[in-house]
Amino acid sequence: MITVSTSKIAARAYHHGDLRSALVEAGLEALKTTAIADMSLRQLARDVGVSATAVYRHFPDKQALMRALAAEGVEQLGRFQKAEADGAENQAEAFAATGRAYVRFALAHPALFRLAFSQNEPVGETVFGENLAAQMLQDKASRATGGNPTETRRLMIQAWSVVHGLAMLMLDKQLPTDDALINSVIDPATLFPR
Amino acid sequence: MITVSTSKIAARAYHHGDLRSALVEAGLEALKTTAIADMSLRQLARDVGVSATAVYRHFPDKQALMRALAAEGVEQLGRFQKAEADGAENQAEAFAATGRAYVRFALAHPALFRLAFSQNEPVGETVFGENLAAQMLQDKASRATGGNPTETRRLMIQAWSVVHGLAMLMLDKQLPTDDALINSVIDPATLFPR
DNA sequence: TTTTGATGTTGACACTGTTATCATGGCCCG
DNA sequence: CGGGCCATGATAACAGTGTCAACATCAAAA
Repeated sequence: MITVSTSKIAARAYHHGDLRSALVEAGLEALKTTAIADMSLRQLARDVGVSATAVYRHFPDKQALMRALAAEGVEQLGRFQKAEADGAENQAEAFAATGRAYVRFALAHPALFRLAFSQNEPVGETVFGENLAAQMLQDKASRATGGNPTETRRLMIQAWSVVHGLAMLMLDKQLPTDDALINSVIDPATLFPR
Repeated sequence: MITVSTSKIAARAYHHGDLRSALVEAGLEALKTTAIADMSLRQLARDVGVSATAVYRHFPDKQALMRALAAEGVEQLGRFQKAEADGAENQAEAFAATGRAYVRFALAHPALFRLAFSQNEPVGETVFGENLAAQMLQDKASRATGGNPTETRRLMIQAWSVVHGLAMLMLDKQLPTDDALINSVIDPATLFPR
């Protein structure tokens, strides 16, 4: 009989080793095919091969588990945005890339994206991540408004709103999920003329 | 004993008269204080004073009832937008008023607003209702782009996205529900300069 | 008056989240 | 090395949900 070596990181014993991570992983997997409202704690436990109530040793309730998944979604979104922005030529193009990445991520991971914003936890920092977009916008706003910080804030919120609204309307089938449409709507030249 | 006269419109007999309307009414009332995920078919039936399964004589399933409520929400949103736009001076101000009404309605009726867009039924016609905003935008777009219909479409989608995104981000507590913020973001002078 | 069809009720089923209670077994301490 | 502690698991149960099948009622058509 093989006794799995317990290096404290990733092991599979009777006590399952690391159930918490397993649940999060299974949750992310489930979110690929399951709507946020149809997510079942018991089903997740079954997927992992564990009793339903075992979940409560790692999360006080279902909402806490969902919050953990949401946090994971926020991180993934941020990473994807950064990666997309890195392959851009100038700063303006990098900003647009960040916005397009936002929408594309939403379309690629609908339930996860929705969940990320359903937990009432501010995620703005991740969205504007690493003051990448922030600096870019501040640049544009400064040139346009003479460095007015209030105007800068307004421009950032407008940009976030456009991108978030577009993503949501596409997810809710109010707009066709057309890649060309994304590119045309998220275009710094037309979005922030001047 | 009083026998309620059955004028075929609005009556209260043993068979309740008009259960369907009563359910919709109760549903709208419930949505004022209940999150969309916590809406219970059985509870609604209880509120109306009827058995749970009686609902199935008027709606094939819960989703159908929710869709009816969503339709009601879309109508209310449209009426509110129209009313707000009617009290505007010029056409540009009317368009901005429509957008502000959109966000304010969302903040005033969070669950109903969310529900309206959760049923995957296109509501764009209502949003742009009576080609009021459409004509206004077409006007602005025509002057800016030389009457290019593609550009007109893009501008409309951008406007809808800003407004929808702002509403959603506020509902999800990603942005403060600040009335001044609404007014500053939804400002034709800054949103569509030129 | 009889019959019929729309509308409502009862009972049941499978499923959910959650709690109280009990079982297991790896690690720390004497 | 042995024993106990306690983090982590399992079982049983409860209230609540959406939904279906079968039965009841009542107004209007035949």
